[in-house]
Amino acid sequence: MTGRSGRVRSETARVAILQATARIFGSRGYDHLTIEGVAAEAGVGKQTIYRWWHSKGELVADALLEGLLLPEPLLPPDTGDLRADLTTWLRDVFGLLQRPGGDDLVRSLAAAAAENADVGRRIRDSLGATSELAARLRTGVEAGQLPPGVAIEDFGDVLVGAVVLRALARTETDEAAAERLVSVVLGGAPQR
Amino acid sequence: MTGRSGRVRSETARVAILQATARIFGSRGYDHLTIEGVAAEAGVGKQTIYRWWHSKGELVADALLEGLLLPEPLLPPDTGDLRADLTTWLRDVFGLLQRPGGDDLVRSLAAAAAENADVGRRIRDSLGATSELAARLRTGVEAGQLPPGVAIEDFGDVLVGAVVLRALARTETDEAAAERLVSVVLGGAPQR
Amino acid sequence: MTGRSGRVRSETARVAILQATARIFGSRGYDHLTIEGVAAEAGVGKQTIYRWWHSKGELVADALLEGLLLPEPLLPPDTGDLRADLTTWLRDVFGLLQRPGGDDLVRSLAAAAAENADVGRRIRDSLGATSELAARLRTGVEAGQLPPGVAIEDFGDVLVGAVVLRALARTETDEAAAERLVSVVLGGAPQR
Amino acid sequence: MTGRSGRVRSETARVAILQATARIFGSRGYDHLTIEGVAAEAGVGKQTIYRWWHSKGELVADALLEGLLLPEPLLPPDTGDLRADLTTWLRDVFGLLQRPGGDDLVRSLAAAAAENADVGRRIRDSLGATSELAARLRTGVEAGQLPPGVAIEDFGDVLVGAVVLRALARTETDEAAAERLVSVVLGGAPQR
DNA sequence: CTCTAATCGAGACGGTACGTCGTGTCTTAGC
DNA sequence: GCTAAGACACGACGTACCGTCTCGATTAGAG
Repeated sequence: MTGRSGRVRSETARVAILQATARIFGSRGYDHLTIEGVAAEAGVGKQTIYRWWHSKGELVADALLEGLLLPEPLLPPDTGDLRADLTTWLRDVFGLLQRPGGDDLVRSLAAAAAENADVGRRIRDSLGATSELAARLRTGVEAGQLPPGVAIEDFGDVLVGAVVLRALARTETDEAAAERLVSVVLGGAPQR
Repeated sequence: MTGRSGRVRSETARVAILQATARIFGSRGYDHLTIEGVAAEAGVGKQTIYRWWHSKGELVADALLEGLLLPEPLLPPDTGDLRADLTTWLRDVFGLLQRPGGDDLVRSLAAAAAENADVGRRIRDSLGATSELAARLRTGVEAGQLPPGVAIEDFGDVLVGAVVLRALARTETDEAAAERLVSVVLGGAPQR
Repeated sequence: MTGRSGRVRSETARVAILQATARIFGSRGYDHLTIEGVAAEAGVGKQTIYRWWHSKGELVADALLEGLLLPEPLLPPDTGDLRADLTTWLRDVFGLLQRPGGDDLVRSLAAAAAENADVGRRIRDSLGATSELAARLRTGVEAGQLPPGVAIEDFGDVLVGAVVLRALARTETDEAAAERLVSVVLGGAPQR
Repeated sequence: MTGRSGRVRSETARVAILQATARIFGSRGYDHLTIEGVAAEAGVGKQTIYRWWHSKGELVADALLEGLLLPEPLLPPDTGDLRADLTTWLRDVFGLLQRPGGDDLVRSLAAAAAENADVGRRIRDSLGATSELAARLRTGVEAGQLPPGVAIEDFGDVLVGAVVLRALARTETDEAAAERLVSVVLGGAPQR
């Protein structure tokens, strides 16, 4: 079959590159992330990066896929009260954004997604049907808190989209905002 | 009194710069937009740009403000049936995205917003309380199609955020998706 | 006793490498000659080159030694008239230089010699005491056309040096120049 | 006439670049001379070099033209004895070659000349009809020590060519060699 | 007839330098 | 005082080669 030969790809280098990417992405943001910087930080030749990734977008997408960019996903609680649980989740998300660099992270991801289709798709994947949020929504449907035909993916999109938009637009993200957003999707007026 | 004197700012140059910005932004996207490119395209010295704008973000923000970047805003119809009207509006928006370069435009705006706070805020402004969508929602409240306490701004955010997220994630945007999204915010199952 | 064993050096590879070297040297010159290029052209791994040669200078020196770089050496005639014979020889040499790539070849050799001592020495060897020119000069001494104590090697150096210098300086090399050069070393004025 | 405008070329930068070139050329030789190195040494952007010179060859040619590369030209004495004077001159030249880096300098110039036509021509110019050597030869013709029709330029070429060839070939350059070379061009046997 | 060790092709690796592009600042001359 | 033009120091780009280092796969003696 194929005449495979030659030295094998170095796992050490691969990992060093992705970690360096994550480190720089986290500290300086997507648009101060440079291939040269990653190479230097990882102690690697530039060509070793270009051999395996075609752009810094792909690099970020891969780091994202390895879970090096995002903090642990937030678990929405399941108290039986869907409205309360979603509000709690959203409040936690907003809490992340308010931590120093939290909104920068989201904006950097948006910039990366804008430039690179892979990043976009992978962000979506990690938020989509397989996410913690979607799981909670599904139990909501089973418990009759949501109508049976509801589109769970779109439900999630709507919440996450609102979060992203607020990060891009630098809208304030306080607790009341969390409640208002939940009210928009669950109907009714905000509690407070 | 004050030593006011000297040549006055050239309106010709200002307009040429913003139009060049819009032209390049539209055809090559935000990250191929360069100050040098704009200067050349506008037949202007670079310094003339730097004197009045501090970054390409501001440039884009200004072009946006002048309405040079976006097509005419979409008017949601007012047939009395809010669900149908919102679905129509969303379908029209998706139509824009499906035109060649339509989703690139949204992604470019996201990239610009990620990099520059002004762009973010201005995008939000043009979509916010003063937008056509907000107006239609307000008539919905008056007509009793929406509960009186609903947060109109957040309602809009949620829809627009979903659109932006779909553009970033390259999610398909067909008619059924429009209906599903409307159902998420208005409750109930999609019609079809 | 000694652990002699293992695969023996491949003559095929050796020859392919030297021929590839000669081919590239001839067509692209010394400074576009790269080890990677030679390896590719010869269908050989780079390591196989580095195992047997330490630099591209040595490579060229070896190709030179195998006679792969230079055309057949020019024979000075022996008509009994030394001045005429030397002029003929020099005219032939100039003829080589005027062929397309002829002066490039000499300049490439100079560049190689400048960088690598071996090349320099080998060029000298092939032009020195063992050369055709030296042989003709020796018969000139025997025939009394040159004084008995004359330094034959230096005599050759002087002529070859003038040729190299003209190639480096891009001086024109016409027939009259050949006669003038011969006059310089043999004394008297040029014939024409 | 032409609409000249824009900032004027910086003489400071020009001089710094040529001096850095000379410094590096002298200490590390032509093939360790890099544009990046010159830029760094001169405290200048690379583009400033590329704007005015097309290759490192041109750079060296210019530095040569400014007299930054070569030591003061050697004056042949004029004692009335042409043979003695030429021998003295050649001995001095060989003395330069024997100083540390002296032959490297000549070889570097040869390499530069091989790569760049300008360098070649300028070396020739500075050694040619206008040189000190040519002047001494001319007085030799006037004094009847050389035949009237002798080609002075070629006479010089022959001597200089021999020197260059010896540098390239790493031939030893002792005093006896100087005498032998002079004998070749002046006829007769070396004195000693 | 196996074992062993040097060679082969291939090709990834950490580097250096290339020549280009864009940044933001500065210096001209012209209006 | 603003403008078009354009040079400047700087930083990053993506590419080409360098010389070194694995990798299987051959391929000869030595046992």
